[in-house]
This record gives sequence, structure tokens and C-alpha cells, in this order.
Amino acid sequence: MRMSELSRRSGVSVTTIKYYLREGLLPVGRQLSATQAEYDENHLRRLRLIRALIGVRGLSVSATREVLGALAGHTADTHRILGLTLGAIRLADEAEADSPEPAEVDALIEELGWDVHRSAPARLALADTLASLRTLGAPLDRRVLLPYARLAEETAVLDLDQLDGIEDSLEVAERALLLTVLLEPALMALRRMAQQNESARRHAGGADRADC
Amino acid sequence: MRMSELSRRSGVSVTTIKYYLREGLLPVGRQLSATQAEYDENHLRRLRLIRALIGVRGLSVSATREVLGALAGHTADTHRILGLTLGAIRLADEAEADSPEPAEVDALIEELGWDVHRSAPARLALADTLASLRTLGAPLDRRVLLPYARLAEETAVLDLDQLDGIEDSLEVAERALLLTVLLEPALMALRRMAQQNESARRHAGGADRADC
DNA sequence: CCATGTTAGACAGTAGAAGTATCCAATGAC
DNA sequence: GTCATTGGATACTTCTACTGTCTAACATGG
Repeated sequence: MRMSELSRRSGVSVTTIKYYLREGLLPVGRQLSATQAEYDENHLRRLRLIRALIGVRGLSVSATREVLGALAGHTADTHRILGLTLGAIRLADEAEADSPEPAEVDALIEELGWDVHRSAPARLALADTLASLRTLGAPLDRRVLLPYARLAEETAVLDLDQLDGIEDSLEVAERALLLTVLLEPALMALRRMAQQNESARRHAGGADRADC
Repeated sequence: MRMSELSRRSGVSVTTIKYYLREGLLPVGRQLSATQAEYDENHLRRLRLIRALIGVRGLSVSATREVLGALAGHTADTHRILGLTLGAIRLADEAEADSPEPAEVDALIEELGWDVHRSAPARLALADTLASLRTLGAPLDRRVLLPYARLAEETAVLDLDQLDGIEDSLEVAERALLLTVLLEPALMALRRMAQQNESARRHAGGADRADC
């Protein structure tokens, strides 16, 4: 298909598609001539994925490029793909790394018995958040963090279960990306609603029920 | 203290503090004269909170203002504060609301037996993500979503437990804000590490263990 | 073969967000 | 009394994510 059709079927404007091509988010089409290029279903898929990562999850264009880059180096096994995918996304902007929190994070991971890559960005992200909470006078110690980590374990089991039974390596990589990145806002939304519900439950027992 | 001291103790530049004052994120100090204003520990606290929301969690200035506004209308009970806090933050940018997903979200909440406010932004955020996943060819049905929701319930119990035993209403509101918003990147980081670990575990049993 | 409309690619322009810099008048400490 | 500092206003900068415009090369109908 031509770029105009790609635009029509994806709902993304031609100029924006050109922008994504320039930025290396979308692979170029098969050049038919100097002024004609042909795009296929994979381009459409990719474009929709890009829009989801940027629009729904709120990734920046450069973060999206990194993630998609990890996806491109596929044909490895699931584990490696997951590592690449996870490694490509930074959760917080950057860590200062000069606080005592990294050591605490290492200790937590050790206590959990987790096998996590030493340079995983998630380590820094966690350390960063802990440092912030400490500064704000609400430090979370390991006793508090541990049950959260156990729930994260269970979540991860659910996540990996969904990758079972998929043979195609590229398919696995893409699905892993969707589950890891795109599911995050959904899980946070579920948590917020659960908080509201739990708060309502506890409140109903003790005090007045003004509204609702 | 003067603005310069506020700047020094918070690590935020004077010009940025002025910017936050302009934007209404930080309440103005007590005016001593036309060119002198006095700031106290509350201002410092607030400023650190602002930096955490913007820097660690990645909220926009306007979203931060909304959240802090909800915090200002306190002296209500915990439940209401949580509702305000949660309502002030939108998880996704906006929803189209013309897809079938909202109904599906309603059904899920009904099935869960949750007491969630009808206009909670989290509903839209969830519907949005589900719509995206469907478009991308990886729809999540209720069977898949339910166990995630149950884990969210357990997480919410942990969250609310931490608010127990705090008497001061403002303190509760601030803590709720920290737990709800600032903890999110930490939980996502835990999930990613747990995924890596789970992936390593499963991989170790079946196939080659190339790297690690 | 030519006219016409479409397309790819290059390049410049724009809008919004988040600061940053500068200026100025009014202190307040010495 | 004087002079560095402060608060407030205003303008400027940087970055990001697009968006608009232009041009030359095509494809296609006549």
C-alpha cells in the first residue's frame, strides 16, 4: 500500500508518518522508484504499536525508538527478549546513584531471591523512588516493601503465562512488549480503583457514609 | 526563611521556585514587606513534594497543581481525600469513550463487586488501554483481567494499611498521595524485575542458559 | 507524447511545556 | 546614607512532537 493508504487505515496523518520514518520509529517501505514506496501490513501493525506506546502509555518518541529497537534485535529466546524490552525503558528520568538506596535495593532483591540483571534500569528506578520517599519523610523499609514485591511476583507469573503457547519469536517479543509496557497504565488504573473500593469498605464500617 | 534559603535547602533554583509560585504550585510566603517574604518548613515540604511528583513520577506541572489542589481541600475523611487524590490524576491522556470498552470495564467492576465512583478517571484509563490492546490484536478478556484485579485488591489493602494509625487529616492526605502516586514507579519497577526473574526461572528449566 | 495529479523527501515553521535570564524598584544590614 | 540582596514582572530559551510547504519525480489518462 502507499503512504496515503497507510495513513487512512491507521488514522495517523501522512506528515506524522513521515516524521516517524525520519525518526526511525517506522522502517522505510520497499522503494519502487524514486518517488514511490510500498508499505505492508507489518508497517500498519508497527504504526499502531507506535501510537499505543506514545499515546496510551505516554512514552516519548526517543523511548519508543529504543523499545522498538530492542524488538528488532529479536530471534533470540523469550528470556532475552524480555530483558531487552525491559532494559530499553527507563521508568524514572535518571538516578543520582550517590544515595544509599541502591544498596538497599540490592539487599531486597537478594532477600527475595530474585535473579535480576545487575544493570536493569528498574533497580535505579526503584532506588530513586525510595530515595524520594525518604526525603519526603515517608521512608519505606524492607518489611513494607516485601509484600509488594511478592504481589509483583504473582503479577509476573500472570504475565509470563500469557506468553505461553506462542511459537513465533517475533510474536512473543511483541506480545511481551504489550504486556510489559502497555499493560502498566491498566494495572495502575486497577490499583486506583481497588484503593477506592478498599477505602470505601473500611470507611463504611467506622464512620459516616456521606456520599455515594 | 527567605527564598534563597528555601532554594538552598531544597536544591531548586530561585527562578524555578518563582515559577512554581507563579503557577500556583507553591503557596506564597508571608509578606513581610513589599520586597520580603518569609517561608517556613511547610513550604520546604511542599516544594520537595512538587519535585518528587514532577521529577520521579513525571507528572506535568498542571497535573501536579490539580493533585496539590485536591490535597488543599482536606480536613475531609480519608476516603474522600483518596477519592480527590485519585480523581485529580488522569492516567491516560483522554479517552474516546465511543468504544465498547467502557461497558466491559463496568462489567468487570461489577463482577469484582467493587465500589468505585462512576466518574473515576481510572475507568477511562482502563477502557483506553483495553481498546488499544484490542486494536493491536492482543485483546484481554475478563478471564485474564480478573486475576490482575485480585492482585490489585491485595495491593490496595497494603496501601490502606499504611494509612492506619495516622491521626492528622492533612498528614493522611499527604501520605495517601505519596502512596498512590509516587509509589507507582516503584511498583512498576518491582513488576519488571519480577518478570525478569520469572522469565529466568522458566527459561532455566527448558532451554539453554546462555547468559546470566 | 504530454498534461495532470499524486507522492516521497527535504526543510522550515509552530505550539506548548518547563524552565531560565534579566531588569527594576524597594528594602534592610551595615 | 549606601549598596548588595530580594521579590516580582516580563521576556527569552530549549526541547519535544508535530505540521506545512515546496519541489521534483513519477504514474496514468488521453
